Amino acid sequence: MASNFLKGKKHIIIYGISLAILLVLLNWLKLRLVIIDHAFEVYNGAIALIFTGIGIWVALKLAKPKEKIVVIEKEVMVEKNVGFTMNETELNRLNLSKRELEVLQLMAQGLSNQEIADRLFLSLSTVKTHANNLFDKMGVERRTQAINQAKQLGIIP
Amino acid sequence: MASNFLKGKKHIIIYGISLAILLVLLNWLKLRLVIIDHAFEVYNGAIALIFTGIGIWVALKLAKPKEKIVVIEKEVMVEKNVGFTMNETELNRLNLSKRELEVLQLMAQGLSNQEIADRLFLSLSTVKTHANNLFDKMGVERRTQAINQAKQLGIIP
DNA sequence: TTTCCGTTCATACCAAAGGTTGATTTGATG
DNA sequence: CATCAAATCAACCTTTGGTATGAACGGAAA
Repeated sequence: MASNFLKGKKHIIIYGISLAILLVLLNWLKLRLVIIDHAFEVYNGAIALIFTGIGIWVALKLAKPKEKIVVIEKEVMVEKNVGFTMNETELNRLNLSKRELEVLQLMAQGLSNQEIADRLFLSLSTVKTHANNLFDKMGVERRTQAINQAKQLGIIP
Repeated sequence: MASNFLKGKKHIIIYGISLAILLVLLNWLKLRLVIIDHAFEVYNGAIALIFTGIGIWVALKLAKPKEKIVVIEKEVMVEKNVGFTMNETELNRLNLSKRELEVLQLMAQGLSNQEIADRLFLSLSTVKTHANNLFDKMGVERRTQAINQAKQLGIIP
């Protein structure tokens, strides 16, 4: 029994000490009230009250607090294009090849054909070819138009 | 005292009834154990245990549940360009003139210098001048860079 | 009034972009 | 294997864009 008590938590130890003190107190009460009429009942009532209090105290200390979950919905504004998702439909419609798309994306960032060629390890000629092919597919005549249309179609952020 | 008990809640009444039953039980126990050695201590221990249990029970029943507030964030999509508001701060910083801004906006729509000239009833030379001035002010070298930067700064939809 | 800035335009030159044709290689597809 | 699309590059040419310089005009500020 003693080992069990020692194994418990701090609360259990405190409870044990309190119990000991109370038992002493009760013993004293017993001696004091032994000559009084109905002393036995008064004594039992005191014990009942005190231990009820102890029980309440122990319960409040040890019991997991009941949780009442209050749900508050909070609306958060999110910009639609924060996570840019490519418009696959339009992209497929245009039928751009991998390289053409890459060139288009770099164009939109303001790079010149020569810079795009350097970036993709291509010759200027190749970039021009890709550019012209994608202009044809998009039905435009200038890179600025291609950029403008690509942004509106959601092909580019 | 009795009126106080009646004023309470259902739990209090149940507690009262339990108490009465227990008192009867205890009285019976007292009669049974009165002949046993240390009957008094056993009896008191029983009372202590029982009322501790009652206290715990009462505490658990009556304890106010702690409120746990859970905030659920609900995402609301907002179209990026539904209400385009020009970034006045950046616009002032760049110190673009009226004409330069007009040229920039038409550039962003994919128009050539000649088309811009026709649209604004200007000569090609004038458009070129405005273009170069705004390139200087924006610190760029190509129209595509100007467009890209202007969009990022929120000067253009 | 003078000065400054924006606007307008011209000329000239060079760089970049755009367009065309043709050729080669490579990987996938039937 | 034959074929086709994608990708690569070259050569050539035209158009457009960008830079530099200069000049004229008008309005606003010093």
